[in-house]
Amino acid sequence: MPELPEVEIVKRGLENILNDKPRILEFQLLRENLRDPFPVAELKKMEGARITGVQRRAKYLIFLTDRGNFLSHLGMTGSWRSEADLRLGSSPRLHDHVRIFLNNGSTLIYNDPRRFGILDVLNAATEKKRLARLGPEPLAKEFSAVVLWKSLRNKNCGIKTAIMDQSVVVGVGNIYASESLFYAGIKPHTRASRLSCARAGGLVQAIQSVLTKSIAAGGSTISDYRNAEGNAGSFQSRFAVYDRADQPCAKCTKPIKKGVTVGRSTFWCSACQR
DNA sequence: CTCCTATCCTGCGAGC
DNA sequence: TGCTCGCAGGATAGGA
Repeated sequence: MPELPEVEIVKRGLENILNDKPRILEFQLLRENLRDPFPVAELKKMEGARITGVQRRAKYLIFLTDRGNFLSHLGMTGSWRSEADLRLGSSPRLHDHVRIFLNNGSTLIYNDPRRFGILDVLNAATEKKRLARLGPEPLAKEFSAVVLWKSLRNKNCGIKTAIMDQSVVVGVGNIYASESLFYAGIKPHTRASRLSCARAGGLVQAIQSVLTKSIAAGGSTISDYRNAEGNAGSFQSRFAVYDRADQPCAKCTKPIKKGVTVGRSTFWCSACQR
C-alpha cells in the first residue's frame, strides 16, 4: 500500500491529531508481534510520555516523545487512524493490533491485516538495524543525477528494481517505480549500470515530480489505504501506466504492457520508454 | 559485495 | 453459488 506519498500524508494527518502534544496514557498491544515481536517493556516505559512530534524517514513514521522515540512501518496494509472517546475495554476492530490511548481524548489505532508492518522503539541498535542503510530522500536536495548515477554504476539489476532498492533511494515502491520510469522515458528492464548520468538526471526529476504530485493529491488509494484522518487519496486516477495493462498509453495510444520483474508486476509503454 | 528466491500474512477477484 | 488459485502497496534472511 504505502509508498512515500502515502506515508507522508499519514504523517501530516498524525501531526494534526497530535498537535496539542498529548501524553500517552496507555500502550495497548493486542497481540505480541507484527513482523517482529513488539518491544513490550520499552514501549510500556513510554506511558506517561508526551508526544512532541512525528517525522517521516523513508517509509517509516517516527514518533517523538519526551521520553524516547518509537517508529512504525506500514508494510503493505498497515494504517493508523484515530478514534475519539474510545474506552480501554472496548473491543477492537478486526486487525487492530495496537491502541495508543492519549490524554487529549483520542486514541491512535494501528490496523494491519497482513501484519507486514513494524512497531519498534528507536534507539542506537534499532537505528542501525532499520535506518542506517537507507539511501537519500528523493525530495531532498542531496538526491541528484550524480548521486543516483553513482549508486547505479555497480548494479546489474534492472533500473526498476534498482530504484525500489531503499539503499539507492528511499520511498519509491512498486507503483511509483513504474510511474517514474514512464515519465523519464526509460524501459524498466534497462540495466541500472548502463544508465547515462543524463538519463539518471531525468529519472531524478521524474521521481520527484511524480511523488510531489501524488502528495498533492493525498496519495494513492488502491483498495484500503486511508490517511490518519480516514480520507482516501486520489492519485490512483492519474496513473499513467500502473495497473493499466492493455489500456491505451496517454501519450501515444499504444497498449500499456505488463510484465513481472523480480516477482513484482511492472507496467510500461514499449513505444514511449526506451 | 551483489543477486536471487522464498517467506512472512490476509483478503479479494478471476475463473471454473 | 462456492471453491481454488494467484496476486496485492514491502522488506528481510539465507544461500549462491
